[in-house]
Amino acid sequence: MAQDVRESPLAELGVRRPQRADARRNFDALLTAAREVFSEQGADASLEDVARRAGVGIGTLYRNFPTRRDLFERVYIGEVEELCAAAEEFADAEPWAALTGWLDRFVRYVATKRALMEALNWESPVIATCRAEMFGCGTPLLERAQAAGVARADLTFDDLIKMVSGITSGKFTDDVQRDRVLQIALDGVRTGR
Amino acid sequence: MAQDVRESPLAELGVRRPQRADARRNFDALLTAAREVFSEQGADASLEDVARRAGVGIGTLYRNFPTRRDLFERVYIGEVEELCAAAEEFADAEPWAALTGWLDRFVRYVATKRALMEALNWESPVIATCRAEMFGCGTPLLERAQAAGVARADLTFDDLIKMVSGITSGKFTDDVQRDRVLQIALDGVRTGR
DNA sequence: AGATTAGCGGAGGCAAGCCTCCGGATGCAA
DNA sequence: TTGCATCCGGAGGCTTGCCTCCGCTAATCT
Repeated sequence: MAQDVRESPLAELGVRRPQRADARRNFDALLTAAREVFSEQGADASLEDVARRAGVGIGTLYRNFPTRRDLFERVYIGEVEELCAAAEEFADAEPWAALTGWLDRFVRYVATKRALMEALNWESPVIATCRAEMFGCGTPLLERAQAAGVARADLTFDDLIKMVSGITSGKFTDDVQRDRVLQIALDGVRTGR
Repeated sequence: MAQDVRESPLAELGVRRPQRADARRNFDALLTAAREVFSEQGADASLEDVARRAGVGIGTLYRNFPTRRDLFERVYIGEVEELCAAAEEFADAEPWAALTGWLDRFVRYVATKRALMEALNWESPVIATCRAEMFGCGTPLLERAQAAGVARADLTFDDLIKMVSGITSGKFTDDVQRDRVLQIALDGVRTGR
C-alpha cells in the first residue's frame, strides 16, 4: 500500500474534537483549563472547577469528556505531542548536549503533570501509545550518546526517564537545588567525561 | 540545671497517649491502622476506614486525634523515630557502606509514606523537629563519607535526601530496576571510586 | 462493692463533588 | 430567513466523607 502522509498515531487517540464552532471553542477552553487546574491542584481536582475556569457549564464538560479519565487522557496526549516535537530540535546537536537538552524539556513539560501520569494506570491503549511515542522520540538521543561513549551502556531509556522524573517530582527549595541534584545524578550516567 | 536522662525531642511532640488501659489499646490500634491505610491508599484515605480497620468507632478516632493532621503527625513521628534508631546501626561501618546502608533503610521506611510527608506542609513545629532529628542522625554519615573522600563535597544532606526520595518515589517495574537506577545516581555522588 | 468518671461508638447533620437530564439557545445549511 | 440538529448549562438527586454529640459501658479507686 502506498505510503501517504502519516499523522502521529497520537492524533487518532482520545476524544474527538466537536464539529460546531462554538462547541470547538468550549472544547479547547476545557482542555486548557484542565491543564491548568490539574497541574495546580493535582489529579483529583474538582471537575466543576475545571468547567468554571473554562467559563462553561458542568454539563458541557461531561458531554465532551464523559469520564474523568477521558479528560486526563486528552490532556496527557497534548503534553506528549509537545514533548515529541521538542525532540526534533535536538536532532543534530552534540550527543550529550542533545540528551540533556531534551531531558530539560522533559522536566519542564512533564514534572508538574506527574499526578496526571500516575492517575492513569498505564494499562489503557492511550497511555501505552503515548509512552511508546515518547520513547520513540527520546530513545535515539540516549542511544546516540551511548554510541559516542558519553553515556554508560548499562542503562535503558526507561531507567533514565524514571530517574529524571522521580528526582524532579520532589519539592526543592528552588530550581537551583533541583538542577544541582539532577546534575549530580546525571554525572552517574555520564562516562568518559 | 543538671542534665537528666534526655528523651528524644520527638517524644515530646504530638498527641499524648491516653491513661486507661483500654484507651491505650485503642490508641495504638488506631496508629497501626492509620499507618497501613495511609501507606496503601495515600494521605486522603477515609478516616472512617482507619477507624474500621482499627476495630474502633469513628468517635474514638476523633477523640484521640481531633484533626486529620494530628493523626498524620503522630504516624510520621513514629516513622522518623524508627529511622533514627536505624542510623545507629551504621555508626561504625565503612563510611560509604554506612551511608548507602542507611539510605537503604531510608528507602524502605520513607518511600511508601511519601504521601504523608507531602500532606504535611512542612511549616508545623512537629515537622520541623522531625526533619531536624532525621537530619541530625543522617548528616554525620554523609560528612564522614565526605571526610574520607568517597563522596563529593559539593552536596548537602538535603540534596541527597531529595535525590533518593525522589527516585524511589517513582513507580518501577521491580525492585531490581529501582536499585539499579538508584545505584547509578549514587555513582554521581561517589568520588575516588 | 459501689461510686466515679474516662472512654466508647455510631446516628445524623453538614459539605462537597459527581453525574444526569432536559428546556432553551444557537450555529449552520438551504 | 427559516428550520433543525447540535449544543448549552445548571438544578437537583446521589454518594461519600467529615465531624459532633450524647446516652451507654466499664476501668479504676476507695
